[in-house]
Amino acid sequence: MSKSHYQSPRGTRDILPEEAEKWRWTLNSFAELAQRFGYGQVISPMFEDLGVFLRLGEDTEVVSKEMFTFHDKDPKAPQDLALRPELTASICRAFAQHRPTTPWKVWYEGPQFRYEKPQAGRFRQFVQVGAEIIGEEDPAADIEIITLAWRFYESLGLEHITLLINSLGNRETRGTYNRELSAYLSAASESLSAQSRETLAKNPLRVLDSKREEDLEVISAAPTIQDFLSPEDGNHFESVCDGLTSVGIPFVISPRLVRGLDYYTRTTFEFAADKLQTAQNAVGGGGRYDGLIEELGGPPTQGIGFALGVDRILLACEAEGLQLGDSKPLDVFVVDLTGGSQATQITNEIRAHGFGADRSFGDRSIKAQMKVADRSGALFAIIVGDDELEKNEVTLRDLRGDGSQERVSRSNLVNALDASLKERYSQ
RNA sequence: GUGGCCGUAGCUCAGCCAGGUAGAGCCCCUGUUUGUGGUACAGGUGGUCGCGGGUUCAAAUCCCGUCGGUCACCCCA
Repeated sequence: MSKSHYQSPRGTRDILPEEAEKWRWTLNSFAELAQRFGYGQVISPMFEDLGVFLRLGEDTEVVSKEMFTFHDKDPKAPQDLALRPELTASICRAFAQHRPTTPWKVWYEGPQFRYEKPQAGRFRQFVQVGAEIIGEEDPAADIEIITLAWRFYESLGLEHITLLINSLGNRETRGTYNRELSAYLSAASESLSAQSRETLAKNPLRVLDSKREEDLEVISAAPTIQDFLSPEDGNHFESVCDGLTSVGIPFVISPRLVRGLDYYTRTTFEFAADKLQTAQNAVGGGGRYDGLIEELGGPPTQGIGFALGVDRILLACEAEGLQLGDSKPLDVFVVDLTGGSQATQITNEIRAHGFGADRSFGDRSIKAQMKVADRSGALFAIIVGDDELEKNEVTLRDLRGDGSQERVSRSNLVNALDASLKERYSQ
């Protein structure tokens, strides 16, 4: 432990092959699903002008405390840079920059970075997949976005996800509600925790997120934003709820769901993994945003989207006992007792025919090589010793069944291997 | 940023309270089996006990500091 001088930076980790297999499968699943829903991929930079993210709201913690920022090497550069802490802002920046026709339906995947203290389900580099519909006000867009996220969880086999949904109204209702809530909480501040009193001064909405025991009573009696919605916003929300019901997606209306990013308006939602026994059990979230694109230099444009945390989703899958991935075992492992050049040629030949093949390196005993062959998970071993070489043959041995083996002529190797594999997979 | 718990072999951990030659299981390597893995048995490799300082004849063990990990608050995916 002391010998390995370096380790991955705090809050980051190496995903090793066994785990990476699950990642690859999961990310592919999302990509295929999103494409089937008619979304196209956007690959945006991992860092942006700092200003892009400042538009998210200077008093959100993600912006004020958790960004990795750095200077451009060019002293004349007008802006500092920041690793992206989320992707909606980048997508909106891209929209404002390229002005594609609307509705613009896009999906993305990739790492994001937040300077936080790590804990279960929280990392400094974490991966999200997400989707956005930009330039569409129709509640059907809200419904489709939520459906896409829901079908993704389903496709992984997750069964214990709760969809929480709320409407934050427009900017005006949000402002009105904010004042009302603030007044209510101030009046009751005697019974609030010290931390909540601090939060109250900065952002009353977020007091509703408190998990502290002493706050629960005050919070549960607080006015809810539902009572302040304009008729239009109320109708929009109702349409979204009705639509979700019509496509069979269960949800829980959660009047106190406010979420951390300030840009949300109207529909907001969150997905909680019920089997995740950690503090961080939100595996996804999203909502509508007004004004964000305008802030970034685009025309006034509506948008709705979500981001799902892949790190946490995989934790949730583990908590539900799901086996992810569909990797096939290696077809064959070549054991060469004649020095290694036969293994080089044979693997080259059968790989060229599309089979999966591996071999060992170094001049090792048959016993050692067979051991490696077994560990590789390969279905068959091809053994070449002096005897085979002399007769221009190889030995083809079944590693997963009864260990039977046969002599095969070198020229017929590919056919024999093909036949043996077909037989094995037909069982 | 605040707090709890934990740092001993590649991995999982015992030993620490009552200081006295650094251990187990798994993994890996070798042999039993001179051309055969997966089972069994036998043997072997591998550790400045996170790091620095202090106490002591003697520190993995006691004390102080520090770094790292982990979990929780906060916040969020």
